[in-house]
Amino acid sequence: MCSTANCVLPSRRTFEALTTPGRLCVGGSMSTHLSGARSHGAPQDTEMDVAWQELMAITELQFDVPGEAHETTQYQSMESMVHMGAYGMAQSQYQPPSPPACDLSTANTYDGCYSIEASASHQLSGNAEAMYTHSEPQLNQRMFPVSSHTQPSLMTPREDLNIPGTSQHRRSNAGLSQGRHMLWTAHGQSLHARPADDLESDSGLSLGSSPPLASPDNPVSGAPGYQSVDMNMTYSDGEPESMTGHTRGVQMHYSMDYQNQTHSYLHSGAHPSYFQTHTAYSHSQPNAMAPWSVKQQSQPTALGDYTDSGVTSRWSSQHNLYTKQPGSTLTPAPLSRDERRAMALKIPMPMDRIINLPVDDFNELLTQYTLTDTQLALVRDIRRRGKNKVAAQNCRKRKLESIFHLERELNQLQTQREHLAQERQEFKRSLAFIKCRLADLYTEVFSHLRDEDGQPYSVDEYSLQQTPDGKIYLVPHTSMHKRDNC
DNA sequence: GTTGGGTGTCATTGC
DNA sequence: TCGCAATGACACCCA
Repeated sequence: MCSTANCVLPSRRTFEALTTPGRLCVGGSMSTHLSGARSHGAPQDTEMDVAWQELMAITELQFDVPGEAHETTQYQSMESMVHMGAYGMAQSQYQPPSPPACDLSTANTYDGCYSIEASASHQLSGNAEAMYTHSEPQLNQRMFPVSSHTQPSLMTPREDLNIPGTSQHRRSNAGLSQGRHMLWTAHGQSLHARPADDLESDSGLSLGSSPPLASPDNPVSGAPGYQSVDMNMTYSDGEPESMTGHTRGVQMHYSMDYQNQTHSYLHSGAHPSYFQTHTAYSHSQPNAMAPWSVKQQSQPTALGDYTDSGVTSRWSSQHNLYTKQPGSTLTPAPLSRDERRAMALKIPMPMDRIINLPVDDFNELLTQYTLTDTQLALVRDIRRRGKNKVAAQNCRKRKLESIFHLERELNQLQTQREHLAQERQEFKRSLAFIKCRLADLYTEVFSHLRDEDGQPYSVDEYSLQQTPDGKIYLVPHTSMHKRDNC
């Protein structure tokens, strides 16, 4: 036992901890440490407006597709969720005692080395990016029945579209597809049947941007041949049924580029001569690349399921250009409203070029034809709508991707939260054990301390404090309180 | 008949 | 000023 007289100091007592249990030397240095509704633009002339709407209301130019059936396949190919295994709390060397019994036998295993390595590997952004395998629903390629057999177009192309000229060449460079070909029989028969209602429900009017178009009753601007569009059919709002029977027997020829196009209806470089039997499977150059086009290349298109590798899921169940009827082969989807408008006004140029050509090429294309104001307005509307259609598709796709990413991030955060909660519980258990262990050590130390009278110090009256220099002091609680109060 | 998803279209905005 | 992409809103169709 330490014999130093000043074992107990009035306010603070320095002692030297003995390395040997039971011997504390007060006053020396301690060698053992305890711690370690929309509004449409400008007002229109009423009469013109009516005429325009009449033309635009070709929605009623409907063809029946009896028994039309659709295959439904939803938006495809979300990437599988990223494994969360990368995240996790690195388990410490310390094994959390169960339960913190604070007995010395268990404490021996503690060995003063308590290290928990909290994982910082919160990999919110997984390695694998969600990749959509669908490709961009591009514009379809479809031909218009501007056949010269039955009714030569009043518009004379100044230059053959197929001539490898500047426009055509630049179009190719622009990556415009000339993929899907909807061909017409040499007899100019109708292309395909159409469901009772139109594909698009909106009127499609662009009253604010387009001059009034001709209507059957009001052939303004010399819109030619509204009632006598080729294909041996007369477009009449009042006779949609007349088309039904007629179109059922129509022989259709298709050449398709299923990969690239979805909604353009005229083949690039369409020309009357092109309305010949043409069934070659076209693998055209990729379409003009949109910002998302990298993914779009492999995206199932609204055209249908066909890819080089075979049948894939459909992009849409509703607006397929090909629909499968029970017990029958694929049936071409109905024409869009713009297609029918273009047919009605005998727009002589392919829709995909109308929509996809660069501005300069588009303007050059327009110069190649003598178009009426009505036709010009329609062409520009077709271009605007076609581009906006693609933009809307991209926009929706991005929205879905955003939702998908947010959901994935939410899942990751929830997983992370669970890990952190588990980690917290382990820390709490460890802390309880450490406290218990400290209490044991405290008791043990105090059991060896004696004052000058040989009496043990009370744990309730004294506490041990260590200074930064490693010295251990026995401090009475009263002085501690005074110091704390100071 | 209702509902939700898909789609086309228009208007608007910003680049 | 023009062209265009992006997007909200709306209407419509369909399962």
